[in-house]
Amino acid sequence: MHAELQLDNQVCFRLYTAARLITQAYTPMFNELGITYPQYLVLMVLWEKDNQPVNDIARRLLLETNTVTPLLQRMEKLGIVSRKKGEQDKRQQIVSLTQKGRELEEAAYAQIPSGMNEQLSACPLKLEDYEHLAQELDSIIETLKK
Amino acid sequence: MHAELQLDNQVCFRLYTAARLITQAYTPMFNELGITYPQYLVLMVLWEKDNQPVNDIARRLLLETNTVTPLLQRMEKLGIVSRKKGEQDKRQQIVSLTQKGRELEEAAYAQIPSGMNEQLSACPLKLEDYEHLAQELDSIIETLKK
DNA sequence: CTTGTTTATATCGCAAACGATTTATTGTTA
DNA sequence: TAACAATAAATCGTTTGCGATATAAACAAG
Repeated sequence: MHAELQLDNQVCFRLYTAARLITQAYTPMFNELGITYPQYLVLMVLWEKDNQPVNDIARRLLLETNTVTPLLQRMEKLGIVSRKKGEQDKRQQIVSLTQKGRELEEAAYAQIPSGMNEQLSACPLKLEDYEHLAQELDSIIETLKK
Repeated sequence: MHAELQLDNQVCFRLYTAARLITQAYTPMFNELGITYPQYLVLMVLWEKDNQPVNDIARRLLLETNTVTPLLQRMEKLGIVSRKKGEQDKRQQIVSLTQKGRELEEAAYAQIPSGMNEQLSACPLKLEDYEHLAQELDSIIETLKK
């Protein structure tokens, strides 16, 4: 019986579980908007700066293009983004928000942050704990990303 | 431009990313053992206590049986667990380690914890930071699990 | 006892993730 | 400029994760 191999001693398992439960907590809110959590992440990238090639979006989210491309294809089918071939570099696909995609920003602003706060209202963590958590996660992310 | 909707302000995105990068860091080690991270989680549950029904394993991992059942079917095909119908309760499937599944414990003990330490050796977090992180994640998990 | 309800798994379909490979375009260099 | 290397996306196959549903066994009432 190796203590290192026990679930309760694993930060990694907690990370894996917390991430899943957060996504689950988001899900009903995203259902109302007709999107998913990863689609929301793409939208946040585009709300910050519109008309980006697939690669830039993928890099921002630390995802591979083979994850992002199908994601964008589904989002295009939903009518929230459009894609057109790059003019300077014809290998690129430039992804842009549609009117519907832009409108989702206000709807998300009205629902998502407050909804998540509500879900976590029973959580004893304080603002400074979340900031601390964010810093620790950033250390791990910075270390592991290539 | 709503600050709440910016990626950099999202603890949730960090959680999602850190969990993914941790899994990626594990992957080459698990490849050598011929398993995956979720399969490793199941093994940890069984190493702790063998011969458990699907439900107990799922509850321990905070997963649904519709995730765990196919996982176990793949693990059975790999020859690391076996399943047999419960004797008292014939609805249950009792999951047991095979010889091969038991042997994986030593191999995992020799490779996984040290391998993960190595991957994270460049990470500035100290032992107490990881403990703190674990506590914060537990708060979130406790709040969000049903 | 039998009818209805809960419980334990399993099945199905879809969206992610991601390794591996492919295709088209651009860049480089001999 | 012709051949080769690097880059941007896309495609393919597999494993997860999960909502919804199905199936079988156990349980509870009437």
